[in-house]
Amino acid sequence: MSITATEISNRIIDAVMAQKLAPGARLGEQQLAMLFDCSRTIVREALTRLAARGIVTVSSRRGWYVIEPSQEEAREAFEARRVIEMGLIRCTTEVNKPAIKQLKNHLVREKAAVKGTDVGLRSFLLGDFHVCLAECLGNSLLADTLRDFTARTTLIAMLYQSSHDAAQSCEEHVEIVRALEKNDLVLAEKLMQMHIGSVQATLKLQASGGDPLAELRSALSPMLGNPLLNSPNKPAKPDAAQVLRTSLRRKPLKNVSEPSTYLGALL
Amino acid sequence: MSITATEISNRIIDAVMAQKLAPGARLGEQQLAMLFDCSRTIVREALTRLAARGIVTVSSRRGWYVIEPSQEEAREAFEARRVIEMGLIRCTTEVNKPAIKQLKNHLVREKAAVKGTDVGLRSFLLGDFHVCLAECLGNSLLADTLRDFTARTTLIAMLYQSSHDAAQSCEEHVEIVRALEKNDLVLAEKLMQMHIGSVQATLKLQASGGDPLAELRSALSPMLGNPLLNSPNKPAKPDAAQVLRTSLRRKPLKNVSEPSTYLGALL
DNA sequence: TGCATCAATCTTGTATACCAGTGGCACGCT
DNA sequence: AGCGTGCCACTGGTATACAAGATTGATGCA
Repeated sequence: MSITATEISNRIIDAVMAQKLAPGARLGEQQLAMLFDCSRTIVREALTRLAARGIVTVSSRRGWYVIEPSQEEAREAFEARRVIEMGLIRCTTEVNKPAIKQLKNHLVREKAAVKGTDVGLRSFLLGDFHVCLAECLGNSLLADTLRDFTARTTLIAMLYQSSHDAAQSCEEHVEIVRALEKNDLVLAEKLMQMHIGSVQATLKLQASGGDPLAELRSALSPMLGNPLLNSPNKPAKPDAAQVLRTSLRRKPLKNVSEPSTYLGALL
Repeated sequence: MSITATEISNRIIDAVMAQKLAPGARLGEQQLAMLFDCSRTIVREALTRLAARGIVTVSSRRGWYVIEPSQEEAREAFEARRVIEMGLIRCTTEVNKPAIKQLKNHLVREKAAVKGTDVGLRSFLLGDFHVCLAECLGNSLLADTLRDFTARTTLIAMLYQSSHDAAQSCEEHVEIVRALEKNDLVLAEKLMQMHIGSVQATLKLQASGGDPLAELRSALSPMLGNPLLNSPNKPAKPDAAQVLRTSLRRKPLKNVSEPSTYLGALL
């Protein structure tokens, strides 16, 4: 039995949630086909599906890329998550025992990941908590939607260099589950709002006041040297995500025997 | 310029929202390819995208079909809409003038359609109101999501023979917009909840009490004759949607010159 | 008559061949 | 050296050929 398009798209989504695929990462049909040892047809189907879910885009005859959400799209994504997750809690009357158990089970894994060294797993679980919550509240349709939106906000966090701390996030999850267990839904909703808000708040968004070059200007300002021209919120040095992104974006060298190396994130 | 996969999927979504494609309707690749005068590749891409959006499913080597949501899926879809639409209103602080104007503009078209004879257009506009609302409240991401969910509930309404009245629905929309215009968001949210609830309430769901044959039993009970075996909520006669569905499901005759006739709903 | 088996046909699944746009690189001109 | 131009390699876009499962209807046997 060969690999299916579903598996490929799941892998890609998971890689995004694990921050192993950064915004703008290139997903060449041929490369993926070689990586998964199948024809371009299958890869294409997977990518098409992901495009419909808003995770990747295709630039005509140039390639498939992981989305790079604009500031406006970032706002909408966070608002969407807030609407859904808060609304879901609000529309809940009570959380049954098995659901609480499953959530707690998830938290155990989360805590372990936060202590551990696998940054990818940590990021994945922190995002998956929200999907898990929707499932536990009995709506798999919203859970699926939330998976896409969470992947989206993960990308946004990478793109806008969120500095939100994993341990803090995990702790907030714990408190939300605690509130749900006590059936204090009002508190749970409030905590969820604060949780999503605190992630959103750490984004380094620049208010481009009518200057269409603002983004470019700050991005291209010199890293060292003349402090007069420096943007006040430039990173002192490229962080891990930045390094990852550039490495993923690098154009493959010609005549290499293993071009799939560049997609190692998917394995 | 030939037709694109996007166009085809939009046509199909629109046809669903216009109740021109019933749940279970067959969407043969070959038929669609002939209808739109393109290759199966394009059709396949469109259907793949729609499958990712949860509007159609593919049964391996049998064909593509418009989804037939289960009762559980119906519940989830309505809950999802309630969560999103109410949450969206709740997260709104004020509705700006152009938005109100656009909503009112929509209502004008809705009223005209309710008075008119084009049942398809009427159904489409009644559903599109909710998409329009999300757009006007400034979240196109949720608007897109809502489009899929609304198409879903339209299918559910067809499948479970909703008897909700178009005129009443339209009137409820008017009141919601009125509340938004007065900036009475609490009222608007309440009205929205009642509106979605009233549509959901008219569904003819049968509580299958552990009997897996319940659905078949009631569906296959004799239409006329022995009243002892009749289901109490069977329709006196097949309604329009029912007729449409069976006609769409009918297997194409062999050697007909125009098989695309069966997909006339898309034109 | 009833049932099992088989063949024809229809439909999707997959791979591949070929087409066409894009971008980069090198060459040659000024 | 700087700049413009044209060629070439690479990438996705599309159509098509062929494979293989599913269904249906026919056929022959008990």
